[in-house]
Amino acid sequence: MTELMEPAMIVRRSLHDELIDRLREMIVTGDLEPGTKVPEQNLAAKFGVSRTPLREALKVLASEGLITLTPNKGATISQLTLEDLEEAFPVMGALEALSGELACERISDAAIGVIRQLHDQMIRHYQAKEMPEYFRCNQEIHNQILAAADNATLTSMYRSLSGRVRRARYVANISKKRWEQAVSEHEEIIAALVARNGAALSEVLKRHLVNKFETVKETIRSAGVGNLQEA
Amino acid sequence: MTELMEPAMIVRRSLHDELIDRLREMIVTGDLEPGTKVPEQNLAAKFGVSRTPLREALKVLASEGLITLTPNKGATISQLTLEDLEEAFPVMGALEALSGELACERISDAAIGVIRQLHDQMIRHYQAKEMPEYFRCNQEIHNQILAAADNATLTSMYRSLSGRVRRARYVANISKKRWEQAVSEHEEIIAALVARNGAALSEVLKRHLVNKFETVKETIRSAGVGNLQEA
DNA sequence: GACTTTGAGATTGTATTCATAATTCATAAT
DNA sequence: ATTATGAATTATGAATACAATCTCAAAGTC
Repeated sequence: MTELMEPAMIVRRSLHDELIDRLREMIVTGDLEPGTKVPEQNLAAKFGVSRTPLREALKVLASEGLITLTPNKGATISQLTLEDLEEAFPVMGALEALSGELACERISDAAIGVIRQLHDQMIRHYQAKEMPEYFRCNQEIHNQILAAADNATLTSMYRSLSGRVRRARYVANISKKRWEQAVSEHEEIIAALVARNGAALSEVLKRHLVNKFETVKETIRSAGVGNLQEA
Repeated sequence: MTELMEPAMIVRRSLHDELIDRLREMIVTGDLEPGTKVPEQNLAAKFGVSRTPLREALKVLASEGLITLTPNKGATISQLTLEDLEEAFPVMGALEALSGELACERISDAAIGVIRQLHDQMIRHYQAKEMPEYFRCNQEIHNQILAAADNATLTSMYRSLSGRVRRARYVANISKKRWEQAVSEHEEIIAALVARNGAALSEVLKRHLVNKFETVKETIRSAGVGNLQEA
């Protein structure tokens, strides 16, 4: 009897699910700018769907804080105020610290190896002054640590915050000095991870984030990033 | 010229908002038991609304993790597994620790006074062995600390987790010994708060939660609480 | 008798329609 | 000229209608 080739499962996501992801992506990447109104008909037409699934998606995004829903007046992309950032960062810090502790308890040698490779690669990008690639590695390292913590609740909460905050785009101009500091912090991160020293990793991750936040605030103050609205 | 009395703003909540709150309450309090299916028509009829706003509410609750939506198969009240609990508690711990630190930085003398009163009241309920009243005060103290931390992001994340976890009902039988321990921890909490010692408060809150969690797990193991499903 | 198959009924997913509130813009009044 | 008013338009909120999918039992097959 000939073996049937396993046909690729047809995955048909529901429209509202698809819409949630697409809209979230558009908001986080800045395709949809904060403050802009989101007329339902308009958007529904753009996506080629009816208003019903779109509205369902908007409700979810509103509960995530990415969209602001005003009764009878519709949806707008949430403004990210400086206060929002100042609120979000300590929470992110706490979560990241936790992820460090949990990761040290659970991470496998193989996973550490992967992170080390990413780290080395990141360092090379640093030396070559390749910012975007550097940031990609950077992001991926933090993702790997989060993954090693192996806690879905933690991951989803961190992701949610991270998504909200990422809308503040500050990456363009990072000072040379700050970059050095960040790299040095990353050396500490690797060291703590290899030593499986949860307390140390937790501490340095938190410090890393605080410094990052300082940079963001500085950038915002000087550049007056459009995405941000002074509170 | 006579001063016009400020007329109360007319607030008309949308149905989906109302439904979100009502359903969340029903789930958290256990009115809707985990695992039960939630046929849309049925539920919509019960609330006297159409399926449209109900579906919007279900999507939001699903994103909060209280409901599980399976494509084309509908909604069920999420099961809370032991693993879910084990995941949620460290995250709650981290958030609670943060709330302690922030609270110590910001709390006013007046707010400390309120908490102290609640604490004293709680102790009286403890001595009178009035469990429900004790728990109410207990809950309120933690709420007040959270409020003092004055961080909306933190509050909403904590509330979300707390809501999920609260579905594990374990309060019925708490051991005398554990109750003593909890009260003693609460004495420490008050002391740290009065001293505005963030590190100490943070530490004791975390420990408090760990112990609470141990009790929950113990209860579950012995009683096999219906709400919980062994993973 | 056990296992598919199939189709009616029920349920969910999406579109459309209707109702109601908000906005706009022209007009009138000060 | 500026503000206030109100009808027309537009957008949102909710209900209904239709389409796609699933469930489950009855019939059929081996």
